Amino acid sequence: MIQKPKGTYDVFGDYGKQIKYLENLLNTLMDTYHYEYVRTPIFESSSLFHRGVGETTDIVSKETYDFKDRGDRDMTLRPEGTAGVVRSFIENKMYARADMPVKTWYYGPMFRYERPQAGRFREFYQFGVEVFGTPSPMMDAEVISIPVTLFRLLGLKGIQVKINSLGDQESRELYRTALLKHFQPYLSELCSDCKERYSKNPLRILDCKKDKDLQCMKDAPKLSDYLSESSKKHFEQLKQYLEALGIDYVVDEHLVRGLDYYTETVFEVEADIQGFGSNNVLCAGGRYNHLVEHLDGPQTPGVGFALGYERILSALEKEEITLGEENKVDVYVIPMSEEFNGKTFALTQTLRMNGFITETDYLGRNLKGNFKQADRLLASFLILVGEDEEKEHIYTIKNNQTKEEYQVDQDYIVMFLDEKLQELESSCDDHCQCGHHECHCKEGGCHHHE
RNA sequence: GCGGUAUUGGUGAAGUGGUUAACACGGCUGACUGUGACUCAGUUAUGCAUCGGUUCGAAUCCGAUAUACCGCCCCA
Repeated sequence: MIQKPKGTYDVFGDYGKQIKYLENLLNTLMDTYHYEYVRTPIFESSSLFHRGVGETTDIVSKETYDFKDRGDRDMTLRPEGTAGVVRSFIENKMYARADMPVKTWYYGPMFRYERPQAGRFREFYQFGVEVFGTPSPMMDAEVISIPVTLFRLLGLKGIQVKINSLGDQESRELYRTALLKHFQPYLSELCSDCKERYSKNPLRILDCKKDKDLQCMKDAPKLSDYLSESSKKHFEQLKQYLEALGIDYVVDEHLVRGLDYYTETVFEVEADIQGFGSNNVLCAGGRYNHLVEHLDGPQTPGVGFALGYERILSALEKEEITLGEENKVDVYVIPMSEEFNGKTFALTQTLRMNGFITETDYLGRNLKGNFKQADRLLASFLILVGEDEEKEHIYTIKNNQTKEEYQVDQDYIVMFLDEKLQELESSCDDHCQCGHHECHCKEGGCHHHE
């Protein structure tokens, strides 16, 4: 049997429903924030990522899916969303638009050649936003508020926002030099990973779990001491805007991100979930004020974030939150025997044309089997088609919950069902008391657990 | 990229070298040729991830491969 490639997964069944629900929610959420949907290619010239994400980052140096196309061009399956969106911003001259800032959002598959683990795949889906054209910390706060709002809508609890400032390019460079100088004499004490980090990404040394108790770690220079006045001001204003939005946050001095392009604000949104390990970072992002010019566009500030579907969905699973509605069928049409298949099929079509979610028997099941199937599909009503119906044009409609039966003339079936289904729905609304905005009440109660 | 654990029908699984791979759930059919969710009776894998080896004999032991999961690195 041919298996799926390592680190990929198929979407179907309940998972498909959840994805569909999540994407619908993202669509409405981004509409209300008034963001513009963009879609960029799944593969790009390799050089875009090498320059955009950074040559020394792990993502580019050892995790990209690279290939040569038939024209001998170097291509890479996108490992993240920002580089492509920035390229598109420049190539389509969005910087010349009058309606600045340009606020964009995207979702789609990303690819990284990694060792798969739970909630971590080689092909994975990200949702993200990128905003161009304003250096205002107000926009940083808006961008941070998006995942926070999303998680609240989804019902995720225990969310924590972590923020930090890397400062502008200059202060970041100064700090980097200071760090290198500080750790130089202690290099032999550091763990092997940190020795690696020393040459590749010294900021990450501070984040090391193994070496965190070493004296030289405690004495290390602080990033905040190297921030310029304007960076400090930016960061302070960001905090004020977050407070204005009622978003709780903590400042984490050790929060640096792995991608080279970040300046000023960086942030992560974490969920406090047992046994989730490093996967509890559900969302991460920050400001990139030089990426556009770095990719040959005009100097344009930007800020954005990305979050992974898989982590969100597995976080929801751990919290026992079920997304999406049951695939409830309104009407299940049953032929009493095979000779009525035509009539049954025609009635099915008529009902579908009138907007009812309608199913019927395709397997020639017996009556008992059809009743069972109707239950599996959560059918609200059953219609039986047999000799009497054909002769008298009066159909038997059965409420599948109360088992009540009605004899309805064929001309009134649509009207009858409309009325009955409306009754069902309104009686359901009365019972739902969870107060959740997105909640759809179904039999068996509310889908959003308290 | 490094280290570790696992892989038996549609599902949950028992089974650690010896005749037809247990049990349960689910599916289908019939008893019940116009009304089901109870009951009963049938039926449901040419098969123990794949390939190779050891053996008279392998789901069981060994090796390789594949995939999943766990820890690290990194990241969403």
